[in-house]
Amino acid sequence: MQRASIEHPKFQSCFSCPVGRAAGVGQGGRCVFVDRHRGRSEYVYIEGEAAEHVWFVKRGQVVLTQSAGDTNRDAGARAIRGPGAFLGLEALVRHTYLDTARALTDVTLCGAARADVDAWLGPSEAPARAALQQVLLTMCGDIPRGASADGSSVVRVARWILDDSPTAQNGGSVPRHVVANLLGMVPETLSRALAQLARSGAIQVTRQEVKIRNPQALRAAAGL
Amino acid sequence: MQRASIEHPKFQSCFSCPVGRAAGVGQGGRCVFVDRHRGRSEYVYIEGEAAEHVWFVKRGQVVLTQSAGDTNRDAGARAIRGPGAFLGLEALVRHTYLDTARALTDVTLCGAARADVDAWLGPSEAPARAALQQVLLTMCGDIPRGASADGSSVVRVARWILDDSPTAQNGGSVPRHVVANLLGMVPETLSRALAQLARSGAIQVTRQEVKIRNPQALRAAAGL
DNA sequence: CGCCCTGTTGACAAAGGTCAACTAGCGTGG
DNA sequence: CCACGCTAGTTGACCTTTGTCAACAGGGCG
Repeated sequence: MQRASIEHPKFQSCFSCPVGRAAGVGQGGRCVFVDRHRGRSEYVYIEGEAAEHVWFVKRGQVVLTQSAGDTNRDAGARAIRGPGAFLGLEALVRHTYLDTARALTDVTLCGAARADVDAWLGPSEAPARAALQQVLLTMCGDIPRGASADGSSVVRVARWILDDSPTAQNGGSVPRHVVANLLGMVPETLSRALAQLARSGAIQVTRQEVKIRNPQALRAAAGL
Repeated sequence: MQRASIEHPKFQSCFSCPVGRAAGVGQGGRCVFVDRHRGRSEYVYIEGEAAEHVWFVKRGQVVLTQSAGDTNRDAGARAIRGPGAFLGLEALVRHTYLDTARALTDVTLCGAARADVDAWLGPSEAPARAALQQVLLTMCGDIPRGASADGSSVVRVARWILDDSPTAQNGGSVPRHVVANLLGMVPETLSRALAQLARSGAIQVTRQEVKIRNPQALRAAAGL
């Protein structure tokens, strides 16, 4: 919206690019990232694909989407990334991409293979590295939950039970109204959704715990 | 839900804690983080407060909420953080906390002042540091948008116009159906919301651009 | 033992999604 | 250069889903 009046940073040269500078370009360093272009509405990477590359946006806009099983091409848009942002950093902590990145305009990207980025970032025991790792892990953990913003209440609830029970994220007792909030609904709705899943036999529910009865059915209810 | 069956990591000692190890505890290093405790439902920090400390969770669960003007104590729960996660990292890139952190159980946290964390992380030109910085900035940019998952469609739209126009996030032309998706609504609803804001005189809208007419009214419509 | 807090259930209202028809703007090809 | 057709966006009618309000019930704690 609103035709651009503000000039965006563009990082056309590695000398002005933060990544280039951090790599020491100009002081004999060489940047592991190399320029690539993508035309409007071309894909940078696709959700679920092996995460082999990390990208840095120099120019243009990229939209991040999560299908969540949806067929609609841009259902589940999650964020827009412009110049200066990294894309696909999840490559550093997992093996597949969490979302799909598609060019919204013509874009200039800098890409690098996971191993090269890894080397560029320096020793993995370094504090900054450890912190980065931790932040990325947290981010990856949050994103699926964010995705659950779409879909009906039962779908969201089913999905939540499914990916929360393995990680046992909640040390046993996250109060139900907090859960409801986390899922973007009101406690009453959570209660109803649980009741419905229970009626279908997928789960068994009491006031203080939820037990999975029929994982198959639960997955089906989650639309997976 | 589901009484804990899986044992959570606890990082009781600095020797086993990733942060402690990255600080070189055991090899003569000293960790800048120091232990603190919080009882169930005590606050760690509050949204909007000066961001002076960064925390690391060693034991227990913390819930992150964003009021978004809401008075309800746990409306707008955003995420749950368990052992191994950092809290309040936004201190590294901004001056106030973006959300409120409240203990969900009794927790053990390690806290450190911003400056100490900064020193601990090492030279700011280091690649890992630059990447961390970038990721944090991106995160901080995304969070407000995520918050907008709550509220009526006009509120969300008003909020979006408001915080998107300064950053001019969209280089001029993010297609409207993408925006709609980003805001978690269907294009028709975005259209209606825009129409309503236009009717109230807050904005002026054509098929390809949105102009702010009356910032005052727009802010009011956004509930700010 | 009784109170209080948290969660459950029901009835109702309202917000938003769906489907369908229509229009503006833009690109393409004659 | 104009006309056609396509895509994105808009508007209306309708219906489903979810939030709201209120009454109620199970469990834990004093």
